[in-house]
Amino acid sequence: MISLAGLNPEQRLAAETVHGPVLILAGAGSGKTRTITFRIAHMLENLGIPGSQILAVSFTNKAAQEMRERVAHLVHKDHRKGLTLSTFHSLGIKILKEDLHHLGYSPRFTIYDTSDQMSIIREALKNLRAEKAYDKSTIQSKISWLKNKGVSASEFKDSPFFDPENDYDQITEHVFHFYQDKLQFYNALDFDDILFLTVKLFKEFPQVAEKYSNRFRYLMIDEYQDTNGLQFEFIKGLTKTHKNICVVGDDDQSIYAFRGADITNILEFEKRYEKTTVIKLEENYRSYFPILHLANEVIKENKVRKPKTMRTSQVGGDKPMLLATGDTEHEAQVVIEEILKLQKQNISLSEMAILYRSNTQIEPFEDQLRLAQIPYQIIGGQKFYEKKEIKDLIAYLMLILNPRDELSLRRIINVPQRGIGNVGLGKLVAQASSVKKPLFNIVSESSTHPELMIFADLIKRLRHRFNEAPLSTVIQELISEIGYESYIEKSYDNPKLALLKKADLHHFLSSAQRFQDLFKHDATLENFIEKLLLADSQDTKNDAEPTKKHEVTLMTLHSSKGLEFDHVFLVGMEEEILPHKRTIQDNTDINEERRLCYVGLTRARKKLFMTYAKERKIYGKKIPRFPSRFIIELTESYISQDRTTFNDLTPEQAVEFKANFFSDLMNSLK
DNA sequence: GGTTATTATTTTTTT
DNA sequence: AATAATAACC
Repeated sequence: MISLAGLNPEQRLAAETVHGPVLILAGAGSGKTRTITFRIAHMLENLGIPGSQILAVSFTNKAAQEMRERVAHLVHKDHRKGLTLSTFHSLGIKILKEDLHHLGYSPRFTIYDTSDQMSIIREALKNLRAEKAYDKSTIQSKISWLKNKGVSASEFKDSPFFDPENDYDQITEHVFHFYQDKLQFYNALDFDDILFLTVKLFKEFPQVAEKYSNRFRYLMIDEYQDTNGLQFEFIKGLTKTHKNICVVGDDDQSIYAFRGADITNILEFEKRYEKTTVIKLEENYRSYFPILHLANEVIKENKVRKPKTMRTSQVGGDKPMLLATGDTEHEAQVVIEEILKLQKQNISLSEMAILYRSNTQIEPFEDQLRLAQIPYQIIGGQKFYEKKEIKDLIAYLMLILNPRDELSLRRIINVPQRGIGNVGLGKLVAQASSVKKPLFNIVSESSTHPELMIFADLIKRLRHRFNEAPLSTVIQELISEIGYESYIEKSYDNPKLALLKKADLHHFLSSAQRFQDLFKHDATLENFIEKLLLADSQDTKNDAEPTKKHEVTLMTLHSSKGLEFDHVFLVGMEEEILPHKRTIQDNTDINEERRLCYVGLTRARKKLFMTYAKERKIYGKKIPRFPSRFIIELTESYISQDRTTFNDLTPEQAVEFKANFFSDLMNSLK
């Protein structure tokens, strides 16, 4: 028996209301994850609902993993068997692998990322002789946007989103068709297709939707404010045969509109599902009062929101600080001073985070942390698999899995060199398309080119090897058979760089090793690649190294959603950073920036520092900067300090004094 | 036609 | 500041 006595009355109601639609409006720090975890535990242990009937969808893999661990803590192993905790994308893939054949794809599909999308669009534009005149990424985002609105290539022209007067719409129409045909021919999906095709499958084959709806009798969707129209259709399919759907979200934390998140999903939920039980969690268990107070003041200014005020019982605590600093280097130094001070009070680095609006702000912080020899960990940024060498290897692996994956084949056909240049490849591609056969067939039959036959044989041979031997063993075989290490040595004049690249290969290998240790007989090549491609910003860059403790965490405000830290540094609290320049210029919804600010502020439990630089180098020019409009008027809610001045010193002298103080402080720690 | 000098342009957030 | 695009040059 699981006791729900540890929950407050609202949380408890949320955990106990298991049947019918439930909307939980859970403010920041209101014990949302705890509530969901207990709700699942209650269903499993107290109501005897089998785990296989319960599905909880969260926003990131990390969140799903955390929930898994917390449920494991509460519920006996036998009782949580078959429980599905997943993200939309990995759930979509699971469904597609089982049922995509209905739509004429093979289940061995490849997933293409944005750079793959770009190269198909480039090709399409080339064919239309319009390469120069149009911007690839504009077209890419339009296609993505359309898919997230549920519009296919053939529907675009007759949709309300098509403007015949608009050149871009005209060209996008052509490219969209070309792009989608290619993807289907390559047996490949892009990120949006994962959701788009699942929804299409549900609509065209209602029995498939019913199958899953019957399988998952109890649904829970976390971070519901960040779902888009397509995801709503997805949910609709899953609730075809019942209405046991519980969504959890906070309209104040909606920060993914740029990616198609549709706030009406949460605002209209009660209209779409009749007899919804609405539960509000307004008690904040995370932050000390002064932090929450500032956050409330900031978000209050948003006019379009469900009005609410978070309460806290965490009395005491210091007012947040706003620190004015000189340039960006000085901003980083000031943050590190504070980190060192906290460290002297025996506070662990793992309880500190530096949050920023955009990845471009990282550099000075990274430099200064290195200088001060403070261990740190950057979440997000360039993903591990996006590195050139790793992408090459993955291309080999994807080709091994899916011989129709032409993009991967073209990427690696001459890597390492096999004496086939652009011209030779072009001939093969032309030949393939004239006989309407996959390129790989042409390559493996091209008796004129012995090296290509050897290559094709290798691919075929390794395909079998992956069924016989462990993942990392075969990947190692692949690397040595193609001579990839010596290829790297040849490609980089700089031996240090070559060494670094080779280290990446070893990271890749040990990450495969770790994967197979973790998943045992489920550690198939297919699952491994899927995991790599669906890695999200909260996944650590390479999971070969388990997350170390005692590191400062650096990440964007977007990545920080759902996390919390005792001590938070919200840096770059400036106009044109937060709110971002682009949002001001484009006159788009500035409220989303304000919500982003709110998310950042509410990550802090005990202490909150905000910093801004008075001067920032932009495109090589020094530009004067001003504090963010979001906090400028709220002077009662925080303490302002100008760190560029000190006692009677001039700002210049003060900067020098600070520099000395900083180095003294560091010396004293040695 | 291919190399070099000059000038324009750039950075949002991500599954 | 760094890089891509364009112009000027041989």
